[in-house]
Amino acid sequence: MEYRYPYPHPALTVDCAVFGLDEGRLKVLLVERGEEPYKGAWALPGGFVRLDESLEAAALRELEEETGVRELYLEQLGAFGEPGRDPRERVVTVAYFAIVNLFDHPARGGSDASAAAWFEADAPPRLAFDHADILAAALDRLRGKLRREPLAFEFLPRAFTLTQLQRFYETVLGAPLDKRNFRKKVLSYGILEELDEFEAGAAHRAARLHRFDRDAWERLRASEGSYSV
Amino acid sequence: MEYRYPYPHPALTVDCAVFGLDEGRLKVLLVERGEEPYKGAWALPGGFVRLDESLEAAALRELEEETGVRELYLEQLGAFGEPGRDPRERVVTVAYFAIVNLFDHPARGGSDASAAAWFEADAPPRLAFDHADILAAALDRLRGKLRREPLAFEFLPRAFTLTQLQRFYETVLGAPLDKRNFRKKVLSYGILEELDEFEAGAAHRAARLHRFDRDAWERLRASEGSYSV
DNA sequence: CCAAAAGTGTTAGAGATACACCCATGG
DNA sequence: CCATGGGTGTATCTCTAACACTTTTGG
Repeated sequence: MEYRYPYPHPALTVDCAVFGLDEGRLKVLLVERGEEPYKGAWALPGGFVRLDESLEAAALRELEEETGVRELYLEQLGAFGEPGRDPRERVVTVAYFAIVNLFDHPARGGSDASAAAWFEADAPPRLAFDHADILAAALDRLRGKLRREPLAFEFLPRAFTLTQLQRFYETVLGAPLDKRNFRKKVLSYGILEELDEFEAGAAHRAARLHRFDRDAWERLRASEGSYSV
Repeated sequence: MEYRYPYPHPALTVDCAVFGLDEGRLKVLLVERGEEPYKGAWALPGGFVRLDESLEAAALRELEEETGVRELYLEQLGAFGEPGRDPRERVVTVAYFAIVNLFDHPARGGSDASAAAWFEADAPPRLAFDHADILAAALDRLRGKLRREPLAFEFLPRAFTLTQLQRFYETVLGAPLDKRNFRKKVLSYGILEELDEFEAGAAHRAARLHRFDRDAWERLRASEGSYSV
């Protein structure tokens, strides 16, 4: 491919809003920029797209390079391309929205040389470029999807208690839920498998552990079933 | 702005899936390509983004240039950027999803020199590039949003009968609706204004006309109210 | 035995669904 | 007067929301 269309070619990046649950709080993963512009500022992890890789592949590559994160839920959020969002030249970014499971893949502050850290998703530091807008859009999307799709299980350990699940929804959606109604509803979908294992080391009655049954969810969604918290 | 980041710069386009209601059918607006690649094939209207205009402005400009369409509902669908989606060079496109009101702005087959035409949204001709994928994604989005947001009024004339509204939903969602329940529900939101005008020239009892009250909808949505068909 | 969280059912109300007939108009 | 679509109400059912006490365990 040598041909180039006779039109301006902007730079193209991907940026990822990566969410995780840490100490019961919703966190977002940020990196400290090592280069101008915005050197030293916190930003969403991301970088330039190579010509031979898909947008999603670029997002995964950048995430692994900058933060060591490998297995995650990833979905495109949209393109952000206001002229002037980068002071140097026109840069259009394709934003992704991601979830890492910090139980399976414990947080590491960063990898390689770059500094990466987890921040409260609702109270991030001042961000480079228009990343505050992107983060806000990602949070909106996250909250919207959580209500209607079983994304919560991307955040939780493979085996979890119903109380853990409830706390998660309460934290992220910011509203208390009724314990009995919550359990009734969430069990009614038949997408949770009751394990014969119990919470360990609690100073009170041990709670039964459950596992998300992805096949059951696929069957449910295939039969037009819905999920809603 | 002279600086260019030392990374590859792909070409950037916008493409629009423009929907409209014509003769009671959901249609999509396509243009015939006058240039290679895919010369002569049908494609979503779109084109290259200028360096000094926003993505949305580019979408609006291309729509007006290619099809004469000016007033419309426009929302970003997402970026499509598989390597190889354009045979000549790497081209990333930002897809938009749009609705034109063909009652207010009657269909014109095209403007200027380019040939534009409306096709059945569910049975489009073979499309250039990956435009079939984009159209499919846009249709999914349209059907999803129609159920939960009052987008139907973007398609209908300013003053419409409840039967027209019901037919629209039935056509687009592909399922019959109960007349009494439909009316009860749609009126219950309080976002329709009953006019003192009636359908003209029908060979039967004339139906009362209604108008979408956007302010009432804004108030409803501000108070956490929902809309669902 | 005390503190802490787990676990469990019932009732009332709201919203969704199913369903059939008379009315007004134009031709 | 007839054909065509306009317009209306009720009964049932399902889903949601409110609500409090007993059980288990570890310390």
